Amino acid sequence: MKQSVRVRYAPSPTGHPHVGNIRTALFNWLFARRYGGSFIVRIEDTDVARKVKGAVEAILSSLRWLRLDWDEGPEVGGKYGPYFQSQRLDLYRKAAERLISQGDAYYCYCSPQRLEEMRAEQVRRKQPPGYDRHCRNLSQEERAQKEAEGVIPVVRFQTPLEGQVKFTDLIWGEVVFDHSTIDDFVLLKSDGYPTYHLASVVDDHLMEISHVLRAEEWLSSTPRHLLLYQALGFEPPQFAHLPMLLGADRAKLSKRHGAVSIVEYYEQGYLPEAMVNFLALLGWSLDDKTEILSRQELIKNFSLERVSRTAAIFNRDKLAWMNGVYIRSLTTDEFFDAAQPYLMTDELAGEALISNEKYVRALLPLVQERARTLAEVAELTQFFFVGKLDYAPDLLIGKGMTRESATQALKAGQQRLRQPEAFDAESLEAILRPLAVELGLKTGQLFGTLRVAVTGRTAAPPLFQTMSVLGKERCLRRIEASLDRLRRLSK
RNA sequence: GGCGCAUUCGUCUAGCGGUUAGGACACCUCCCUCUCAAGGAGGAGAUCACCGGUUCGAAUCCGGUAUGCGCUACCA
Repeated sequence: MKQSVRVRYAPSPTGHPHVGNIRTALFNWLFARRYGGSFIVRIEDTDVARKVKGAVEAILSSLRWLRLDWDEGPEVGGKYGPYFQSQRLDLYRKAAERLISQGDAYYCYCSPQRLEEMRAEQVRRKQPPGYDRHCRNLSQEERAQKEAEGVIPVVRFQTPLEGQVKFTDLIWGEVVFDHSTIDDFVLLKSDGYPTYHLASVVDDHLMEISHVLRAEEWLSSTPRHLLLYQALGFEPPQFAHLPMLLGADRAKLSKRHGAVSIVEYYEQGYLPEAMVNFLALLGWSLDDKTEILSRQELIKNFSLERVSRTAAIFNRDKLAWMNGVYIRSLTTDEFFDAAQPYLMTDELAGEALISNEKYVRALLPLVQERARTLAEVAELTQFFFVGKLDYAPDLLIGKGMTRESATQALKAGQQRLRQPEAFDAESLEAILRPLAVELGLKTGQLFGTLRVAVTGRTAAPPLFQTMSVLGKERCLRRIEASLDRLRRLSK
């Protein structure tokens, strides 16, 4: 590496950052951390029309959530600032002017309508679309004429007509483009804002970016950028184009694929570490078997050589599985801390959290290995919080049982549970297991009936632990209620 | 239409001239077991897009075809 590593994540604040975007940020961050370089965030707010309020904050908070800390950029500053392109307009304008005076760029007065018609005609005649260089050789008089008419021009790059541009992408290898396939693209828009092409080249140079890691969709634009570097006399950075992220239908990831905004993953209760791990594996791999990698391991092992060239489909199932792995790896305290904000959004769970945190802390471990997301914890634990259970009475009658045997089992259980002082899981098991034998029931039948009586569900955490957490009072009350239900069922 | 790139189980991927083509998710079976999870053991699933070459030998190298994706904006 010729110099120190400086990479940037340069999002455009046009909405919530989606997972593909964040994956790009992650790879940049990993690359910077791996080589002890700097990770820079630069906001590319050059499209006034598409700018969305709150987008910058959404981007930054997503980075914070995933703990992708930046060394320079919004909030933290840095000596290459400002880090908002809208505050650097002068720089781009000067660069554009320099290109014009050098003869590498020119003013174009074509109206949007003319351009549109031109394109329609090109498409109709099945010709490659592109600017027809109408204004490339305007005379002094013609220009003055347009200016007098009050037409505000754009600045276009004067692409060499012949030759080719060649470069080596760190991921794709050598790539070649003929100049003839590149039209005279716009550098400066009529509103005075630069296009991405100009702005990113100027800024990457000024900010001394060493490597540009960006999505593959930019690969075809790279020749234009190289042409600009050359015309401006800047040394270009190294390029590495990351494979795209696709939806299940193999189309470019977009809104209609659902849950593409990284914010939604936070809301659904994915752990940042799981998200980082999963995203890192989209287009990168360590070897033929390692799937679970900590942040430190990711940093230690990340390399561009192991980035793949094929687009990847975002596989939600696998993310959910991985999130479960990370949830299970949490300590009980960590799990409580992580789940708390999600429980607070649930009415009953939230109340319990406030009035009886100890109870919540006791019940949470029972669902920790059953939850795949934090958001589903409230649902999994709901029966711990409700006053009155609601379920179909016939659930109480297990396989091979009758209403009578269920009633008998419930009554006997009620009987026994009144006795003990100790209501811990072990004591409960010591009491209830023999009871099944006495009643001539399989443990599955007795426990199943009790489970429904006490939780209202057929699928729940282990019975004795659950009962122990619920407490004697609540258990007896619920069993009583279940007997009521069975009685009503008979009528 | 032009240019560029890609193509290994449904999905994420390993592989970089010699492998029974490996792993993971999802799916199925069995075990564990009070249910659900988790865990364990298995199974099914890929003629490596296709066609030709090079080679003793090709998923790996070369050419063509097909398909897909990206770019082709005063969007990034």
